[in-house]
Amino acid sequence: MSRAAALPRCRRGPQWRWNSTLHYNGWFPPGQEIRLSLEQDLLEQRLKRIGDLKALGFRPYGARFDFTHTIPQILSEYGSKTSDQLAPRVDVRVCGRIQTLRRMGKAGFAHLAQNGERLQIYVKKDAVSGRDFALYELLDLGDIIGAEGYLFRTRTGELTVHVERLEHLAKTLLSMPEKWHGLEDVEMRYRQRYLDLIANPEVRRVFETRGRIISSLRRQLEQRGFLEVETPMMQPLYGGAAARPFITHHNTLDVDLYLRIAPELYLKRLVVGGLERVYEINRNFRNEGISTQHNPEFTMLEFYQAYTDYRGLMDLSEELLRQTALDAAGTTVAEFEGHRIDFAGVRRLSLREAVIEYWKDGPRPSMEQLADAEWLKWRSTKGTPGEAVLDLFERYAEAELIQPTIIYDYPVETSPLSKSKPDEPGYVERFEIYAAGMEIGNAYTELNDPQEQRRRFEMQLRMREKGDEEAHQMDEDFLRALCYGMPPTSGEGIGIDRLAMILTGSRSIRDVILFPLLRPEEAIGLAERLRSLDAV
RNA sequence: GGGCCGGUAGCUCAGGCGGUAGAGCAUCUGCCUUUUAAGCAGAGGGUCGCGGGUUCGAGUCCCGCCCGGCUCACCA
Repeated sequence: MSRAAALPRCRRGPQWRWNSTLHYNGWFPPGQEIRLSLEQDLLEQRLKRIGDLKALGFRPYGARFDFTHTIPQILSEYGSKTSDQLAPRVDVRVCGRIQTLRRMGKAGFAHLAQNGERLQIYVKKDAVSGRDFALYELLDLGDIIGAEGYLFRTRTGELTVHVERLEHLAKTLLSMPEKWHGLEDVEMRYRQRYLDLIANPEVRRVFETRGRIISSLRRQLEQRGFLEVETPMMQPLYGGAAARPFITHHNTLDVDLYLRIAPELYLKRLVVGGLERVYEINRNFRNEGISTQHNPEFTMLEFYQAYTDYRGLMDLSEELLRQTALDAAGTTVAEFEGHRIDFAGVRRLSLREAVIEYWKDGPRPSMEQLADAEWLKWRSTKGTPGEAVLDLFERYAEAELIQPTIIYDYPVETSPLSKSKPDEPGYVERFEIYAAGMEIGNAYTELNDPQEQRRRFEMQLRMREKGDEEAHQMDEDFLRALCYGMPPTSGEGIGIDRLAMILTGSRSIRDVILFPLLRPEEAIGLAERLRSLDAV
């Protein structure tokens, strides 16, 4: 059993029947005592408590609650006020989830959590009605309640609500993670992210930062006149990247479709149609391995700007990254795996310069050697000189690119959609952005000559025939669009998940994706147990 | 897919060379009207991931499998 199953699995078979009492039906030796699991006991207790709440006239799953402040608002408004400054009394109505509970007989304290912050409340028997005090005595860690009262400071100085009325808003039936260590089990954190969010405040911060990254990019692109669009996720032909796709099926049309590996070819069709600055922030799906840097579905920003080239996008990228870091993290410097990664500026060097600079295998090669097919053959198993140079880059340089770096000018063989350099047909006007040793962006001057695009597709088809499963397919509809004329254009993709990793200091991509793909969990058996307790 | 590490109470974790499973938090009972990892006294709670094997005896040793993490390969 995986540790993620928060509940012990239901025991199946005729000898067991979950109920308020355990029924013995002849499968166990007579007289043998069989104990209920704790979770079962707990469920039963909590469901009984719901009955008690109802008897007091409370709704166990509550109703609308009109609060005067959120907890963060109270903390920012009154967090630094002294006792004297809280007089005359400040009345508040607040709500949140109970995160700590300290009962002391006829009084007690609790912390309510809301929006990632917590506020203490104090419930004293003399200060509330008998009904509300009875409710207080029925509260469990994790319940969601509303409280009305006035602010004061306790003897130890903590800002606290002196409660005069309580409201019950939602009951928790299962026990909360441990209060001191939080939820540590990685698998459970991913599968039951809501528990992770409840128990580990820093997780909320990560996803708040991720949200700010995306809104910052949207705002910056919109300020520059880019239009946000959405293009198909289900595509009859997949393209725009080198990757294996997921396949799905549409019943009525009776066609197989691919989940997109990139939106590129559709966005360029839009540029043909006159949407000169477009962008899309959305999911791509690649049927490849899973690692700390790869999730099968991941979020990309992809944008296209007509009438510029890859040099123009280098400048734009540098500005976008700097401002995104500032908006998301408040500083251009990110702490990642012991490195201080500074997005204030982006270094630029060509792919071949990077191979030379980071060469680790004897004397550094020369530019001439990197252009020499014979020389390359001895140093890489790849089939073409261009692929060999890229191979050398990935082996020697990629992991060394810790500070944000633009690597430019790529071999044509590995870039079927990019425009060639006018003076060097074996290379294309393409760059990738690296940081923390990861590729976080990829951009190029778009190939807009349909004849050349046709030849590139045919080159890819030949690679595919040689067994390269990821080589690009022929896309005639896209070729047709280019035949109507696409302005000189440059486009770029930025991996949002990886950028979020760097800006939040997360070592695994799963820590910046709320629900990363995991193998499905086995049956939990909760419905059956709830059913067995339904009459309680 | 390969290598390494892990899975023990609801949660966080101990369990030396194989000898009938422990702690803290949480839960339950009692006490406690400014506590804060509240406290005090007591109680309950375990198919030790699953299945085989070795053994008089397995949480512990061996084999297979499941789930997860890291890493390599692939990929962005």
